[in-house]
Amino acid sequence: MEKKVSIKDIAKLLGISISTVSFVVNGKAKEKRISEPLTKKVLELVEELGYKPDALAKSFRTGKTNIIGFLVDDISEPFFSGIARFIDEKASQNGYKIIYSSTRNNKTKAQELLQIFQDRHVDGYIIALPNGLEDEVKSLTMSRKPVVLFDRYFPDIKADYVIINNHEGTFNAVKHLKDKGYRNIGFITIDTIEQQMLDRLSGYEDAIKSEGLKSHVKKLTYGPSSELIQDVSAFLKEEKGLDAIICATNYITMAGLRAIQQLGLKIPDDIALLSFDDFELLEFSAPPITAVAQPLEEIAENIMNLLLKRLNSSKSDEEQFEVVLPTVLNVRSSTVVKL
Amino acid sequence: MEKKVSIKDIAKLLGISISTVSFVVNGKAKEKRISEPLTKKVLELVEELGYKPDALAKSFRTGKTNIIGFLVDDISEPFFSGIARFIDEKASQNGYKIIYSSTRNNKTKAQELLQIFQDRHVDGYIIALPNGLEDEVKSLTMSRKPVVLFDRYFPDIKADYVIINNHEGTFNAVKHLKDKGYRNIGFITIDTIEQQMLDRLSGYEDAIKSEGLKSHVKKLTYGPSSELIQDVSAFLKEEKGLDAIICATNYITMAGLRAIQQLGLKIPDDIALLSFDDFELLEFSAPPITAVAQPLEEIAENIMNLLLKRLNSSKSDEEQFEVVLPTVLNVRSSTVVKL
DNA sequence: CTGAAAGCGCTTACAG
DNA sequence: CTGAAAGCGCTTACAG
Repeated sequence: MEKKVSIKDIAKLLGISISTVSFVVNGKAKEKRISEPLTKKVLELVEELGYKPDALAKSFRTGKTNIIGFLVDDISEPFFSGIARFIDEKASQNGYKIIYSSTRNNKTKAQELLQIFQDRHVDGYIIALPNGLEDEVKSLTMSRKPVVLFDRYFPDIKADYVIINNHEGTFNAVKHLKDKGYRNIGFITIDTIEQQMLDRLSGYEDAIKSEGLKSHVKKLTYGPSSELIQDVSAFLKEEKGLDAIICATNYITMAGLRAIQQLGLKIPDDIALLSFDDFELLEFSAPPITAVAQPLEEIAENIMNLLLKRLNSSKSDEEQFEVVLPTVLNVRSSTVVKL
Repeated sequence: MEKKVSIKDIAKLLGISISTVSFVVNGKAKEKRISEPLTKKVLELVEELGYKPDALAKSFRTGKTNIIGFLVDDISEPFFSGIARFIDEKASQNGYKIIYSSTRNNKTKAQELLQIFQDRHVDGYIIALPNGLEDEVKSLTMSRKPVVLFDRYFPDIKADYVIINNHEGTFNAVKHLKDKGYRNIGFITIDTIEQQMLDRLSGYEDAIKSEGLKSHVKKLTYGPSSELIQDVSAFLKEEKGLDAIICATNYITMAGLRAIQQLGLKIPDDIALLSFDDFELLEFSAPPITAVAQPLEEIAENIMNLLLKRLNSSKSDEEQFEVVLPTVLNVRSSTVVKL
């Protein structure tokens, strides 16, 4: 291990000042009107010695860490880890790295984690707003660090958002089922005020209305999966006439699958099943389950593009960006033609 | 936003030197023999003004970033994202943060990523050794930064390891199947020299021998899943007598499920299925699939404990630690009694 | 028991 | 066109 070469070494070897080296290395040779030959000499020596500016010193001096904080409920959830992967790729390409944390539905912990990000001088934040953290995130958006929110929409917080078109997602799901011959389409969601869930519900109801069908909605109370399964079972038994159901989130789909299994029903012969949110299990299920998919890579790309734009613009733009991405309906055998 | 208070502010307000403040803040008051009353005064003012040492300045000065680099094939794989979650929790508790990257099976990229970690002065590394990166990681272990490897074992690299007992995992799987009445147990693996796969194979073969059964091994060539499915199909057709198969990795299990489905076989009546590596899908499959599970939290915990031990011991211990954790067999209906 | 000072490796206004 | 110097906020040997 040779010792790390510093800007001083370069300057000394060439008999010039460190300012000059710094300018050249940072590509400001032209701007600072350093002569061509000197610039070249510096660059050659830099190359030869493999000099790299020390990231720590630079961060300390400039206050920029090139680190972005990524805060979600649980990094091990497929949706979030998928986003994490793409975000890292895009960030790495642009010289940034991601530090992440999972709030695990714990408000105090979430506050601490946000504080840690601040203490570490992250340059920006990517957050799927955790429950109860509205105030903290709101005040964060007031600070000078860019914040991009995704997944959850919260009208009170003015910030950059990347979300999907939930309304359209369920709307199209209903239309798909209608096209395939289903007439009694149920919708199972969770009793909540989260905006994305409300949008999914209204997408369902608008489609039901415009297709001239009858609405069958079940709002579950969030709880352990055994209870969810029971509640779905009860709903299916009550509403005998249903020939299709749409489950509004991945865990409701899980409960739905279990309930259908327990009741001894066949998909899609007895009942069709459609999931909001797509994940590997659905593709390998027997039969494979039709799902409304969120475009992970596009979401990640849009998040990073927004963030990079903010990071690179000195003046804090007042304009607020909201990117709404379309969902994709992955049609599989759980919703084949019913005739 | 008030301006950040620095160590200077504290010192000036109290009319003392910054050295004294620094010592007190870093808990060296006793050691440096600062008087009780002064120590108390300092701590009170620190509390009152909410002074926190600037992490950046500290890192710059000490060379310690309290950041750990986490390098895996793909952070969005359930196994790795699960580890990522637990590692972050443990790390955060100890004042460390994780930056991660996915190598995505790309050697050049992996080298770059390792370089980025170095440039950013991470304090330590957690790595699931990517293919072809043996030399780089080897030389990394020679450096003074602690490195903990996990998941993959590579005998040539002397480092701290946290791995699971693969041999025992398949050994017990075979015994379980024998107990349940299966006699013609096949093993489907991949043709590779990766140590963990070899261990799984030898675990199978040792158990087959000790149980007095006949060995049926298929080594697939790694390729797109459609090919894997075909090859598994072919194997099942060839070996008509099989009443159970063990799939050596999660993606082979996927291929196995598909192949069994395509051949119109019933689990477990026609054939029992057992997966090495457990994941959500298996639990929700119809029927649920028995699996050898890797204890995620324990793995993460052991990784962090090893790393923290290294980080806190000044002298670089020559001793090398290898933690081998037992697997857990999650018995489900895919391997019920055959009578 | 406490303080004055060097220095970590950079960037950047200022001077010439 | 180039250099001397301040300073970012800390830690830590050294001095008294």
